[in-house]
Amino acid sequence: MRVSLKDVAERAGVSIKTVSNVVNNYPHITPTTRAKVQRAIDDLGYRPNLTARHLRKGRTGILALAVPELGNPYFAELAGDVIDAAAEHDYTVLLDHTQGRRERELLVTQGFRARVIDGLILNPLELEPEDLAVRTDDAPLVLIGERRYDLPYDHIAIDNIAAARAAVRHLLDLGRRRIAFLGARGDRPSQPAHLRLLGWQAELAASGVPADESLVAPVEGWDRADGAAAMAALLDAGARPDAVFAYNDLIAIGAMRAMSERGLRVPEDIAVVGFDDLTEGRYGAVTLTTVSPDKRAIARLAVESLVSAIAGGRRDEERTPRELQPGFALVERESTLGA
Amino acid sequence: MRVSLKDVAERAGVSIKTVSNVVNNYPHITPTTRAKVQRAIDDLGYRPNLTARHLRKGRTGILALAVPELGNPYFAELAGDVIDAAAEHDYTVLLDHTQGRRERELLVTQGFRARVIDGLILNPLELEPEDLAVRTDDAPLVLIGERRYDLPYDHIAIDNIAAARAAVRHLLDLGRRRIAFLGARGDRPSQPAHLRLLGWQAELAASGVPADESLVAPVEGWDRADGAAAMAALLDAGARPDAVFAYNDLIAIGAMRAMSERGLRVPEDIAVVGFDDLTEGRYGAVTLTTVSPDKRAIARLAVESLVSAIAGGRRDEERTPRELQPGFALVERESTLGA
DNA sequence: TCCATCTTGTATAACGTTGGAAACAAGGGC
DNA sequence: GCCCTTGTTTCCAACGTTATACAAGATGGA
Repeated sequence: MRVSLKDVAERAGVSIKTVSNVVNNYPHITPTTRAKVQRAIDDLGYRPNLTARHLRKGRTGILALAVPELGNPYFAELAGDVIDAAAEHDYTVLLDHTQGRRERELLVTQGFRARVIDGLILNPLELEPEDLAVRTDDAPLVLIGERRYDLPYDHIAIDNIAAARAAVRHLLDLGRRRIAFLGARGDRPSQPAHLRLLGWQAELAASGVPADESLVAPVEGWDRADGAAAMAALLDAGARPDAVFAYNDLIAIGAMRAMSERGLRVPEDIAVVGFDDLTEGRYGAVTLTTVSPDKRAIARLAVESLVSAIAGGRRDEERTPRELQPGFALVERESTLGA
Repeated sequence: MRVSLKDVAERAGVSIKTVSNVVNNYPHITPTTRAKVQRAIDDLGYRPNLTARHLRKGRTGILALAVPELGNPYFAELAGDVIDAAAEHDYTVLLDHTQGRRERELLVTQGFRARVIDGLILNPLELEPEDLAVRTDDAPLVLIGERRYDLPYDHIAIDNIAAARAAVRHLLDLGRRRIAFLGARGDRPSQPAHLRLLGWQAELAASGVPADESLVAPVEGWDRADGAAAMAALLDAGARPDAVFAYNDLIAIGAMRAMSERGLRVPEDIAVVGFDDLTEGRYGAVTLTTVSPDKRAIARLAVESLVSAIAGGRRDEERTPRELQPGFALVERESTLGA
């Protein structure tokens, strides 16, 4: 049986509002009254009904986080960090995954959870700027991830181009010259938003190394199997890379598996650098050199941005969108060891 | 500006309830009225306020899932499946992680999200039966995971003893006799609920192979690092296993890393079987033989159990708790290849 | 002693929705 | 032409909470 303020009020012999005042630590209450009410609360085991409170207050205390795929450890770890960051602001997190499908991403931004969340953190993959431009839901939105949209929403992501350049630089410093890029988008190879590919091109150009397009391998998806398939295709096509820069760690791990099946050694024959710094990359037979984004900072910034937007109650048009860039680090491990 | 039923009603020139009826597909409405109202809804971009609806209906449409750690891919993948299963029943999922700490698990069961969720799926690690016995929150609860509590809550888990026995059987069939168990609880080595250890003992006993307690290695936690440390400790102590059955895949992966650092070959020197069937296990230099629980089924059963408990509105005492056992399969890969 | 002020508690009205009962038309049988 | 049925719409109350406005009681100064 649920017990409400009314029940407590009857038992304590005071009004409903007085009980509410006690619950909310309203200042002007005599110790006597407070004790009496508290007693009734304890006796009955009263717990506030958040739904009602939220209806009244207009906020729910719930944030939504929508990532492409929880099966990808990067997003799972990020989700954990977001939950922790949200908890610090007394928010809880509703989690959803879009499977990187445009219609699901669209659904999420249009607020199919309408009115039950106070704000949304979204990591889009396929969503187009025009999809976001027509957004009607009024819950604040914060974007995370590689893609940039010139829209009035805060965006949190590391400097992907700089990070990619650092990875390629590292491979160049090892003396490698035929550096493959694993993880171009098959459908839109020249996707301008593909910052990591741009970084690869930029760093090669800066070093005077020709960017051999035959070393750019498209992928179907972003998982290990896709990396293995892409690497196999690259090798079958006769490309002879001496290094691989993969879009993410999963692709790198899949690629290393494909290499080992063909008897290629890492890093002797092919050095490998990934992206994301998954724990998984630290425990393979060959540990993986990778770009390590500051996930904790990404989570924290996203939550803070959202919380302040909610508190401010500003509407999208009135906001000056911010581009927030947490740090990253290149973590060197066995897959690029030695010269 | 938020638009409510009232705004729509005014614009359409009908009563609030009529608009509500249209929104909820109430049968007795003339096409004319419906069209008129629909028009107003579209014009104003009305979206129902779920908080208010839920207050009125007494349900929120939100389920909570509390797992130990999202960084563990098993739980991340399971969470994804739960989200999908919940979506089929029009529920969304609030996710939390307890970090396997008793007080956080306790907090979750006591409903610190009071009244905002309709039900809870919990995977406890440290929680004791007496913690659950004094639970006061009245939201339905479903338990998943290895531990069993004799309490009036549905419990969903594969037959851990049978699964462990199958894994050990497989190793015995390969001719291995010194089979280590990696993943005993350091603090409570004889924990009776540690079903996988019991399975290890049972299968060895059934085959007349002595269960050498020096081959049982405790772990600090359940991640890769813990597996690596446990394996290192085992080897340093002079144990010479010819096979390892690990509590889970992460521990197995960590153990394999420790072996490779010592020049031990898998499966030639030591065969390895894990538990969970993580995707990660399919992409190492040596792919991992593992017990594969039917995660999809676990998620489905947990959600169905919860949804029916919510719909039934039965109180805990009145329910006959069920023990549901989804299937599992032993997936053989390279880590136990050959004889 | 009296009024002004401060403190403490209460009554009422929302927040946005839906369930149930009541009201209102329109159509059919007598 | 009247009543009854059927179908459609409206009215009212309620879910549990908090904000606002106000009343009552206590305190203090002149």
